[in-house]
Amino acid sequence: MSEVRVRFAPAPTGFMHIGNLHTALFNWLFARNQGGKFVLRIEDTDEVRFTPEAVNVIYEGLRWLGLDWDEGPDIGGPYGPYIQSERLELYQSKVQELLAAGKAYECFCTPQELEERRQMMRARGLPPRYDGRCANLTEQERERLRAEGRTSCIRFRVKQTGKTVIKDIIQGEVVYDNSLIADSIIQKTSGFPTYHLACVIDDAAMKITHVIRAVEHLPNTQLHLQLQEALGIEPPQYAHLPLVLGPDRTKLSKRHGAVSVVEYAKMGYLPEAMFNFLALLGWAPGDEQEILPPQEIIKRFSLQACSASPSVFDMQKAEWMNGEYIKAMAPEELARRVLPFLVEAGLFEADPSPERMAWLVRVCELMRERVKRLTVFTTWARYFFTDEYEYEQRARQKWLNREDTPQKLEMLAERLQKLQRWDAESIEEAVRGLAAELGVGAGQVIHPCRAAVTGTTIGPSLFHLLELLEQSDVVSRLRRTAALAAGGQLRPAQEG
RNA sequence: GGCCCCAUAGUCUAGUGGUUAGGACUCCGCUCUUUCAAGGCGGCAGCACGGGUUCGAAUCCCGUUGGGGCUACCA
Repeated sequence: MSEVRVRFAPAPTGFMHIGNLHTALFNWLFARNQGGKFVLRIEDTDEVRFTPEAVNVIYEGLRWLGLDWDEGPDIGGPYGPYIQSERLELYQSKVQELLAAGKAYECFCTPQELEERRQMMRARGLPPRYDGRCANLTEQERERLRAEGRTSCIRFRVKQTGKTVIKDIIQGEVVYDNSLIADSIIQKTSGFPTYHLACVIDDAAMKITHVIRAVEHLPNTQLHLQLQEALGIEPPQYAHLPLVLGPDRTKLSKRHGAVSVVEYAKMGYLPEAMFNFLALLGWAPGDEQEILPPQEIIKRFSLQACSASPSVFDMQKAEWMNGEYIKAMAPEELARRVLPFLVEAGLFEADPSPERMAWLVRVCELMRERVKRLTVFTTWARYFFTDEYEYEQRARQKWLNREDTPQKLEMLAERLQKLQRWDAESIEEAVRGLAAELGVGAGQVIHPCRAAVTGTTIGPSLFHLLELLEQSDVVSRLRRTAALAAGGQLRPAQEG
């Protein structure tokens, strides 16, 4: 049994969404499960769309998720180059073979003409297929067209009789009627191959054993199988993955608002959570476990267990899973992940001292069980890092707008200022002491205090939170808030 | 329009002829707590529809409906 070789073959469009990454992940999982090779190939045969930075977008996306490739443009390999625009001679030589064998022919129709004819066929209720106009031109006719200054592309002469059967690991047996396809362009006027040709040639040249790609390519497989036959290529095994759909249940795409992979990183998603989440889209481990380490996923993965039905990417569940990973993460590690977000927001120094880092670890330890995304540290929990925070509506409504609040805050400030020891225990004692003295429940002091010092009504244990802030800072926040409240500046904003 | 794929709650899924149809997210209660967007407990909600096959169908077959994909000198 030969070694399993799969490939991820994206077009460098400068955009990589969850669906693309999902396909890459499943290829990678299969390769790792089988102890095979995962090849990265760049399909830049669309010169019009190509952008050089786009290849980096692909690298970044794969690396972010933790998918390493065994062969690729940057690291080479035995079957390179791995960028299609650098393999033009190969494709062209194969086209020559097909031409010589009469399996392909020159087509002189212009894109405009083709479009017009398609329109006409559509108008007449006919399927808009190529009509074969140039299929049987004589050499004289071709000469005449060239003399007119016409340029040509190359079409593959498709077999229009019989049926093509695709044996797909995921989709099962799919049968297409050959009479339904028309001669397809395999080489553009520019000399570039089309996707179909390049893909078929490269998969063979790179010894790809399993083509795992999105189901949108399933109909193309009919052509690919014919191309392989004409080229004398043994077809690989096919596995067409169901599409990952957007919330509107249509194919993810840039224009309908699909989010690029890097955006998820910016939104505070952990790659390991996304890895786990994406693996569970169209594949299930079989038992009821959902949080699985990568090794476990690799071990259990199989194409046979992949579903053929499409799935909707559910952000809420992704967020939940992200939270699970954050909760399970060591505080030190969490601190390392959070740091770039804080630096970016100007809330922390880029090169913190060990003491500062240790402090950040404590913040993470306190926060991690209620954090779903890393960005909360720069939003809900920014009070740890700066005095500049907003007083939220709820905090104003419930506590800051009350008559007795300024006085309470002042009293608390005074007590806290006098504390000899600044730790959670002492703080708690002072807070509860004040409540007892005022003859109110502890909550009547705790809540206004939280509202004043953090601007919110929610968060971790107040005493442990205060402990992590500077004593003088807490005191000044209390006084500042007391003054603002007394001045009537913390009234709730008007609704609507 | 034609061809193909898909169909278990709002979402992700388990299930391969006999189950009280299981789990997860969301949502809703209750509970703990100084708060919840944290924890614990509980609940709502599903086999798209119609025909077959069978002693028996979520499961097999056909049709309908719905959704999606392809139908490019894009991939």
